[in-house]
Amino acid sequence: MIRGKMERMPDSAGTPKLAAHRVEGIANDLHSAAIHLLRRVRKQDTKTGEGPARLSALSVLVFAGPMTLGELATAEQVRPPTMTRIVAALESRGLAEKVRDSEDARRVKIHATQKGSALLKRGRKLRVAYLAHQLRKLSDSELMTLGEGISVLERVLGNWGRS
Amino acid sequence: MIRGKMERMPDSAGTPKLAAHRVEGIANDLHSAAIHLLRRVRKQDTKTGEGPARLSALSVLVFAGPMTLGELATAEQVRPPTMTRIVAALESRGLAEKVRDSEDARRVKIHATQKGSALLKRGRKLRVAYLAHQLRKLSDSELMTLGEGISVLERVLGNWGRS
DNA sequence: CGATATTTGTTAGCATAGCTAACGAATTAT
DNA sequence: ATAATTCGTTAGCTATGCTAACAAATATCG
Repeated sequence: MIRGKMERMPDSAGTPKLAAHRVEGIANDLHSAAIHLLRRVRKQDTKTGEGPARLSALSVLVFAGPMTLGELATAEQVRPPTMTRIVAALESRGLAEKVRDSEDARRVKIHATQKGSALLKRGRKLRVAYLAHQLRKLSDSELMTLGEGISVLERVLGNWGRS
Repeated sequence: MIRGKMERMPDSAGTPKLAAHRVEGIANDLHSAAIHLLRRVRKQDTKTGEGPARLSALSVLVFAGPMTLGELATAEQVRPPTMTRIVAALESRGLAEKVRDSEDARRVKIHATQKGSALLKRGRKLRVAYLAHQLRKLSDSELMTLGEGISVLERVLGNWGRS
């Protein structure tokens, strides 16, 4: 959806602000685009032989490093019993390992194994390569525009929930 | 991730093209941002009382109009037996209806009911409002940049798989 | 026309992934 | 020391994905 010129509403301090309905429109388009994008790249995951929950948990372990089961559950927005089962499945496949914490015997630290890390990176590469293939149809200037938009989005994600 | 100036590699026809590794980098960042964005807005869905597969199928019915079970399964990238069950659940809750096709008695056309349409739109509003709330922290120029990036992304999605 | 093939959706049965409730073990607080 | 809290697991439910096998309707072909 291509939008027209900026529409501004001055506030009491004189700082121009885009009209609220435009922000909602951008939010709606962004939401819709993200859904359709992921729906498409996700299909590549079947080639890894692992389900989405396992791949997602593994990616946290690989990119953020070892952590306890509870931390991993929080990171994945999942309840502890769910993560217990996901970790058990990863362990049975040799993709992750549980290590007891010597400080606190209740805690269990989860590590990705070499095999797990390799599998995750292979899967990630499939998704990204597929997406990159589609992006190569864009002109240089379109790619620059897209890249700048992503930079803004990364700032939004970094400040999510603050203030 | 903020990228520097354009990096170009002339091809044999003289058309400048961004280096391949930059395209991969943009694809990677876009992929990652989309994952984190949806993971966050998704939490709003619990307020609707329906699961993700039902909400997703319902959104196709609401925004694309009535269609057969097979078409809906294809749109949702799901096998027919899975969609049979999702539609049965939507029907039992009064969110969708099955109508037999008078032309071809094998076909079953699925319609969203008023109640289904209302529920879907309520849920969608929750997601988008939550996202819009985060976007309001951006400056006008950042919002413009983001909007332009989304327009490019929508073009990519529109041409997906072509050529 | 009638036998066969294809298409459409369902049923059955399995695996994965989410939840809450209830619990056991370890640690911390009183 | 006892009580409260924390961390993870077990049990058991629901939801969502799949393949295989099937029934019914339609299409095709001899």
